[in-house]
Amino acid sequence: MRKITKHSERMTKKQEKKRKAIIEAAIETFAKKGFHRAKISEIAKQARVADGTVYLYFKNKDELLMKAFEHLFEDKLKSITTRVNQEDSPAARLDKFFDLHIELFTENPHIAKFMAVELRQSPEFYERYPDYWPLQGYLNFLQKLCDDAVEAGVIRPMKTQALTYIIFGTVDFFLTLWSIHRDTVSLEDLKKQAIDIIRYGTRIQS
Amino acid sequence: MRKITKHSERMTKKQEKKRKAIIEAAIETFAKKGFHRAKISEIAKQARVADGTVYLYFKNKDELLMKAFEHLFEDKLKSITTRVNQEDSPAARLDKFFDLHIELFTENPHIAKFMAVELRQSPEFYERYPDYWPLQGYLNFLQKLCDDAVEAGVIRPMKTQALTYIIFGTVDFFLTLWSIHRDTVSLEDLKKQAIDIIRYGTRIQS
DNA sequence: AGATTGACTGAATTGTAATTCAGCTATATA
DNA sequence: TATATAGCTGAATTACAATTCAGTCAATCT
Repeated sequence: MRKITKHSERMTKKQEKKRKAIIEAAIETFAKKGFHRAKISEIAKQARVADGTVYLYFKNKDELLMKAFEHLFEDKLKSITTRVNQEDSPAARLDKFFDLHIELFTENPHIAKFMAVELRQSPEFYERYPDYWPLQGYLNFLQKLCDDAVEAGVIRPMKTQALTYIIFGTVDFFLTLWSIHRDTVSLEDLKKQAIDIIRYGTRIQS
Repeated sequence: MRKITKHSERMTKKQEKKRKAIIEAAIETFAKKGFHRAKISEIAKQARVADGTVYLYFKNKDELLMKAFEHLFEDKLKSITTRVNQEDSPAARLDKFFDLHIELFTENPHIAKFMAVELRQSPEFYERYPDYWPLQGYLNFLQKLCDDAVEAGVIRPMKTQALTYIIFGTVDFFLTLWSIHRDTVSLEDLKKQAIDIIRYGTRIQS
């Protein structure tokens, strides 16, 4: 397969833009159709490139999916971590995390769908790409927030891994339901309840 | 398409058995490969029937997936509800629910994988089959448990919908991680922590 | 301007697997 | 036992879509 940028080794602005267009078209299309029903031709069309061009930028469809996740986490979710870190107390950071995480998905429904659906690939997929688990960094960040909160005495001592999974799992399930049954679920409402329960469940004084 | 049991309108024992064999082969194969990579021919082989036979029992692959979920919920998860209802206090019923739900998946890893991965179909899939949401009955049951617990004064008054989603979402995320990274997650451990946090978070006295 | 080279195009190729269906088999019926 | 029927089979058909690649285009160099 021919590669782009054989000489320069660095992509031009134009190419970066094209690559990004393909990835963003991919996220939208995967979100709408699901990985397997999404056609490369459809992604290419949406990105305004030829089918073949996709293969100049990505080895195959699998890689496109993985790079799309990578892009998401670098581009969008990293900004969450930045903004969370601006809060000055551990408790405020945890709250902020909830807010921003849900805000991101509320404002970009197709990203929510993409995450909810495409994170779950078959066990075989994960076997084929053992290093592929795009959530790890994000979960680590969340767990760090929890650890800090314990350290600071804001929440009672506990194994924070479970708490991390409760928080992420809860939000993930909300978003899954919401992306399937948009109308019958009020995210804002649920969020309040969930924060409340988790806050009660983790605070020092019983 | 020809239909079976044109006259009798009721399946024979033999046919019921064959239908069940196909569904169970489907669950295992979907769990291992994921819906789209699972081949009908593979399912047929595992069920010891011819490829064409699958189509005498199910309209197409989509329907096979949906009926497989239906079967799961009727056959397995119904037994959970029965056993949960044997407990005599609302609090005990909630605890029992956790236990049995996780036990089911620990003892049948392929069911866990199937649930974790195949529940998430693309939005388009859910649009095509608007009545398909196999979890509903199960979520209703769980919410009923929560409502009873509130009613009985075991947990503090709250909108139980959020609690339901927290519980289910948490367990679902545990199982997802566990089915992907079997080794690095101890379900038993996580379960204890999660129950603890949720119990703290919902109890009357603060 | 002409030549060279890297990038792009999209029709053709290729591979895969869902679905069909013409015939076969087992069972029931007369 | 012969005949009819329901159910089953699996090779052939069909549909689909990932990937390739021969040809075109556009930018850069001489």
